[in-house]
Amino acid sequence: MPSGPTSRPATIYDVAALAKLSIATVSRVLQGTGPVSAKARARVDQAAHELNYVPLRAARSLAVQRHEAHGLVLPDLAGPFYGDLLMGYERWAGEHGQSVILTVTHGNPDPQRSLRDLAGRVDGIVVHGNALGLPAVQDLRRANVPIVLVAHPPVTGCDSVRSESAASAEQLTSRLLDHGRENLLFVGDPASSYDVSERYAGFSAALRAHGRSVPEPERVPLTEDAGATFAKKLLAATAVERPDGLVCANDELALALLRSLAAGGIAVPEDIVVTGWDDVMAARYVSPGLTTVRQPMAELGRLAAQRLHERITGERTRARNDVLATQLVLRDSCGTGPGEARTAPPTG
Amino acid sequence: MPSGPTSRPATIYDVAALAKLSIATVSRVLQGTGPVSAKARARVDQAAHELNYVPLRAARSLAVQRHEAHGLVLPDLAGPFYGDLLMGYERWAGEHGQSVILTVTHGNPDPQRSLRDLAGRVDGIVVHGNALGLPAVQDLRRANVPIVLVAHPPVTGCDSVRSESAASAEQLTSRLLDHGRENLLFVGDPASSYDVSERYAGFSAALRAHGRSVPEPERVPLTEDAGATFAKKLLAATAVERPDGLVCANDELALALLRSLAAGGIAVPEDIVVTGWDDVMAARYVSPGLTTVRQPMAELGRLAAQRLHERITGERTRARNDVLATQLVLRDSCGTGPGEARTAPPTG
DNA sequence: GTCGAAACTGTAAGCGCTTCCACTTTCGCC
DNA sequence: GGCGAAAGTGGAAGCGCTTACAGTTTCGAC
Repeated sequence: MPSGPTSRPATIYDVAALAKLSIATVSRVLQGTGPVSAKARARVDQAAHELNYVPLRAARSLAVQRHEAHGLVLPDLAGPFYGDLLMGYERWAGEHGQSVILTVTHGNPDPQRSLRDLAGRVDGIVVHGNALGLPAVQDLRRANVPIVLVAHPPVTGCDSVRSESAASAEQLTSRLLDHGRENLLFVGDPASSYDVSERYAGFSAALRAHGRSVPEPERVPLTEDAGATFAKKLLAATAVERPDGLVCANDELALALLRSLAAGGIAVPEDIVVTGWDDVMAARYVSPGLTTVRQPMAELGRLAAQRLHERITGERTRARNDVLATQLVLRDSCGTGPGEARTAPPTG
Repeated sequence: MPSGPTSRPATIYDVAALAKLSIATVSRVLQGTGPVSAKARARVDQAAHELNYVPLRAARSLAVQRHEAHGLVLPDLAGPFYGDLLMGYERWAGEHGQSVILTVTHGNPDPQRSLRDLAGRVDGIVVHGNALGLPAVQDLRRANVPIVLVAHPPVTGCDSVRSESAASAEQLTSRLLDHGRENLLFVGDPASSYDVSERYAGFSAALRAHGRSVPEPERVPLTEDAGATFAKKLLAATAVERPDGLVCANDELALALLRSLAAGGIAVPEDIVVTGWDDVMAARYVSPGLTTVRQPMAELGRLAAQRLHERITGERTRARNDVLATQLVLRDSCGTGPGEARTAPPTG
């Protein structure tokens, strides 16, 4: 008779009793370890099914000293990037029998506490650079928690995975300069994340390589609102003061600018060229199409999971810093005609 | 002296020894339960910090018979919806001290196994309708696992949360009919999810209410590719055969159609009106703007988390079926002028 | 049949934490 | 100063599982 709704859930003892075997044998059957007779196997399976037995993972974790779970700390889940990252991560984890426990820091009332709790539940943690400060990361390292950093500046002795930013930004900027743009501006606050600072670095490098002076970045948040606000400012300026090209830190910013400028009577790409970053879906539906840079987010997640697992199992002890190639997606908003180009992956 | 890199992580015994107190007192300090002297508290805090002590969650879970974790089963993470849902969920969970363990079924090599493993790690599970078949859900219920269904047809005795679909679809369709459209078509396979079937039901209801016959839905997947393919088919047909309005099951489909039709020389909304569902970012950047229906995804996640928690704690035993209101977002693609309207929330 | 090895099964000792209970100390008040 | 209550502390059991070890069968070969 199946356990009624009020009875406590079945334990391995209940299964053993019903199968008239010891809990040791039940465990061996369920885990597929050790030698078991076919008869015993059948009886256990039958009993387990009959009792709707669900092994309590905490007990196993305690006994085997392993959680078989990864922690993933993200700043946010807005936009498609983190979703894709998570997707790639979860996929890898699922294929390798690891659970994924997610923690989002943005808006979290007590990230410290959440993090410690997380650390006690998993075998290792992947941290996105925008999610946690360095102190929190060092704290974890001190507690000997295996860690992999994503989109985070390199930390000595710590694994990291990120996508290439500076070279792509430089290539993109050079292209604009080569096509006659004279007065470029970087839109987005480099302080908002490591990736953005790298993009600004690439932007700067291109300008310097062309013998230009490097303007200060327009330090605004990476949001549509900020883009619209900044567009107003541009529209209020005279044509002479206005830049003739905007390299934006992400697509939200670029899309909002694109639209607001057009609404204000400024032609894109004729008067001003605009580029973004991330290649969100809207980038290919807006017109003119938004030139942007695509990051392999799912692959980033996948790789992070793999690196963490290597670290947890101890099959690798030397730290690795992987850098994945991005892809420049040329569309009409940059005025240099459509086409595509791959950036060379730096030697990791 | 802090534990070296090779030593096993500190346990509560190590902390107790260092603080010269019993593990009972250490536990009380750490959990903030029971009376403890200020002196003891200080010594424990000091020792814990010195040893970088991270409590092993599995041991606590075993002792208190609670995981303080929720399982979340999603079909996928593509598109912004699931990300938003997850966001809302995680937020609520974080605020209430619950961890979130994520499982994605699409592409999972062994969903059954993943699900059972998940069930052993959490206090309850939220399942998205597209993620799991009814048998799997019933399996969990039999094992007495608290469950909340999201975007799933009602199951007796089971909590559920979804957003309203039929009424919005009916309202949207009526509007098109009222503005003179004669030959509407529903694009997207109702079998692909409960929500889509509800949208088709609303579409059908509107047609019947206007005394029209209800055409079979165009049973295609809810993807951009499918939209583009179907557009080709429409372009190949004569103007007479062609519908003059397309109610699409989601925005991807609608956007791809919008663009492909325009490229093929068919004017939207003049020749054909097009509507989507979800209000993705691209819907407001494409031109003409895409008329669509917005679902409160974050709120859906939040509410699901809350309902599950109520179930877990036992503060509610009667099943609830919540239905959240959606919002019709009128843009130019439907040819009836911009504006907005809220659908009335059905009585839950 | 007998014997040794191999196959199978059971006993029991933990894993690290919480918490009941009993015990000691402190304290307010008569 | 003595007394009862309250505050603080520690001992030890137990949460449900894995697994080392020992014990029991089974079985093939002599």
